[in-house]
Amino acid sequence: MLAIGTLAKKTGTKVQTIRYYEQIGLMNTPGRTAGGQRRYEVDDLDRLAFIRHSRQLGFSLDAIREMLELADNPQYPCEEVNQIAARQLAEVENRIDRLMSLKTELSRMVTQCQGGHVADCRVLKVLRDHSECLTEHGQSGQAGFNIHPLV
Amino acid sequence: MLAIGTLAKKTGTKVQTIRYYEQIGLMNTPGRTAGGQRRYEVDDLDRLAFIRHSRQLGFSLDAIREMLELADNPQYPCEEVNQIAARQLAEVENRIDRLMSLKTELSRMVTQCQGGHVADCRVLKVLRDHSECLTEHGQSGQAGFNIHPLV
DNA sequence: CTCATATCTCTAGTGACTTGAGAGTTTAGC
DNA sequence: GCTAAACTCTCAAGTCACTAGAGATATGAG
Repeated sequence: MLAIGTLAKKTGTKVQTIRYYEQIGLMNTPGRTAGGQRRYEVDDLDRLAFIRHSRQLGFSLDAIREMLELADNPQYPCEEVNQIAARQLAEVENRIDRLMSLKTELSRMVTQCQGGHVADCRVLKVLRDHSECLTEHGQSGQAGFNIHPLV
Repeated sequence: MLAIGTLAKKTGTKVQTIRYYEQIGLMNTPGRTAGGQRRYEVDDLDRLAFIRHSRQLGFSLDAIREMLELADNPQYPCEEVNQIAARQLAEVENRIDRLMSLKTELSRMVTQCQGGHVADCRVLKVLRDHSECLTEHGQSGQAGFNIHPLV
């Protein structure tokens, strides 16, 4: 008997996102009030918590869908779920490595720029000229690694 | 006198991406051959290299646009560029922290799941039940941090 | 001149949502 | 019971940074 907003609050999800999950078949279609509003069971809360938590861990919706399917059929071997998690772990480690390199480089850039004009700004120099770069970005444009906007 | 494919190869960019950058006004509109093909100068190569390198460091296209504008006016103070980079650095650090938490949890999940069926798989339990989670994800759903798909 | 390769434009698709408009529903207080 | 605020509904479109594909045209080496 939970309204969508309650579900949203309890899981830190936006209402629209929950409807989106329903739309793409990740969440089951809930019951409705006479007036047409969604009303959820505690099971739905669990499922959404699972989804959100998995998302926070970096799983894609496809991976989550896969895991939910496995979870819905408890006779499946644990092995498969574990493989998904292991694959995920490797990716996380990879991503951490890359970010550490970026951090090194950005720190260096930021600390070296003390006042002055853009004309002789270290940040721009480093960005303009790859050779000033300490870290390697050899495999640029490779599949599987998306560049994510931060600023 | 560089064709778009050459530019693409030299910077590790896809041809379509270069045209996209032109379309959104990040790259200048290049000259054309009689037959209508784009021909670039070395300046364009530099600019593209700057863009790609910045992207690899995680700057958004908007931030890059901002920096390019500053760079085009060398009398501006360096301070602004530096602030962009500093902001970027903070984000990278934040992201690393989060990923480290994920790594901890995933490692724990993976090592604790040894065979058996999904019914008693730790991975699913941990993902379903936030309380089993060692790390904190209190500020879930917050703006400014996108969850990125890995699997 | 031929022909493989490169390039052209244009449209649509990706993932994981987010935003907004405009209308209807529920609920708390009186 | 009534009203007003808060919540919810559907549907469409927008976001970011590309990526993919179709079908037509251009270029350059031999």
